[in-house]
Amino acid sequence: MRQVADTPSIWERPEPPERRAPSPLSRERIVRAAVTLADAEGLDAVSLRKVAAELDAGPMRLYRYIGTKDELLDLMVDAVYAEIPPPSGSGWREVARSYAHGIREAGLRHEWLADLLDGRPRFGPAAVIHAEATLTALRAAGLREIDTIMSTVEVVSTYLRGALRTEVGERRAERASGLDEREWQHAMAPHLLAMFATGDYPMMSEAMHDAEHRDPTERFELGLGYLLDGIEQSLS
Amino acid sequence: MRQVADTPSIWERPEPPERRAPSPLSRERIVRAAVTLADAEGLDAVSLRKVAAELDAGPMRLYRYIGTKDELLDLMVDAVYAEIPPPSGSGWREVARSYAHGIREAGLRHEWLADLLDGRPRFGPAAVIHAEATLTALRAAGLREIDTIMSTVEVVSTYLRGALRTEVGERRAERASGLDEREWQHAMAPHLLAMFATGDYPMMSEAMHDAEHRDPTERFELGLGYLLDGIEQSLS
DNA sequence: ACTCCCTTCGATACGCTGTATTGGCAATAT
DNA sequence: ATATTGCCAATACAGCGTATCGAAGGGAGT
Repeated sequence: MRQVADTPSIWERPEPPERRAPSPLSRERIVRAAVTLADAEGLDAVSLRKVAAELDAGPMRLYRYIGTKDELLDLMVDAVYAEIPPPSGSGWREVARSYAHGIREAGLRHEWLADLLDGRPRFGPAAVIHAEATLTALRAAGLREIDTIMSTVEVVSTYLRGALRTEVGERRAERASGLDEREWQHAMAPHLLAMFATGDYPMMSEAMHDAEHRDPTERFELGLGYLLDGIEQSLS
Repeated sequence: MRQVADTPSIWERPEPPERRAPSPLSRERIVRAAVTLADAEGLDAVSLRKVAAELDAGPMRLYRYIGTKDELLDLMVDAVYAEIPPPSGSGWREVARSYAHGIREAGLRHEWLADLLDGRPRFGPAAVIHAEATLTALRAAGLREIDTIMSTVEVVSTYLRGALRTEVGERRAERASGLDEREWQHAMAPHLLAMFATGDYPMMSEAMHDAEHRDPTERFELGLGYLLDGIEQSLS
């Protein structure tokens, strides 16, 4: 009955003790440095070399604390989960909103998060604590059955992650071009106008000219509201 | 009234003509090779060197057809849009479902798509055609106002992209470990059981043991249903 | 107290990436 | 026939993750 994985995951492997005390390195310090770097310069800037340099160490030194770069990324995600307050609220809708907002805000604080949240749940310690708190709050707020609770979380989290990627993607594009969305549409104008001039795309034209321009938060809230309405309807 | 961007985007730049005929390279052939490679070995395997090698060319030769690797990725996305059938259906719900399914299936056929769909709409020719068809079909199916139509598309697409990432992420993890989800949970067992043994995570335990196991398509459908119900409710 | 060993660190190195640069060649224009 | 243009391949550079390895150092055994 072999259950132990061939290589134990980062969550199981204990942090190696410090022997001498020349420079007090630790997993936590490494992760903090990586997060800071990612916040400041983007995920692409997080290289083992740069993280190590930030800590006055050679790149290879990090390999005593992390097994691989991917593990470092996992640890970064868990570090963000540790920042997110447990969802709260009196009704289940409030709790679900609180859950969504907590993660969304973390994702806007750390724009690289959306790139690392690929769906499969992370079982880092902070993520587990956050998940437990979420489920508990939902039950306490009135959702009885575990299936209902799980469906709600899954669906909200799915929408959430999509929205986060949209939003972060827009921010990045804006920053890259120094233009906000309206300006960016104008920059695209030569190409788009040419298409629209053909008259082949009347709906796109109408959308671009007449559609209401909602800010990201409004859009997020709107979709989340639809989702919760749909779930509520399924409860009765 | 300067509207022309400093560097014209790939959509505007004409494909260079072939002069001599030593090896008939073209933007389309390059993109096809890249897509094939990405399908077979993942997006990380798409390097200009490998794509070029596939076409019996040196890496730098590609730069006559694409300005940068990112442009190649944009072209790949547009190539996928070209595969997606225009949404159809008699009611707007059907059309919305058709829209979602079309993109979802493309995303499952080309698992790298989810990584490139970051939110900001791509204005490649195929993407524009697909978008126009989507909006048109929704109006024809009964949604009158452009704002309603746009909100519906935005919200569904947001959910869709989140779901696609989840699903693709799971597939990748399974393939990487050779385990399906249930087995994977068992592989995680040492770590998870240790956590659960503390009794600190009763909800997580319950979820893992008692919650219904839905397959990805069911889950997708469930969430999409909630969303459409919520939208429908807002129409009245 | 001395020696041995085992751990850990830094340096080096490999194979890979995207792409800037450069030099030569071949086809076209005069 | 000559001048010019434009393209392609080769080379080069800076960066990446990480495998390997020699040296150094502290802890343990005698």
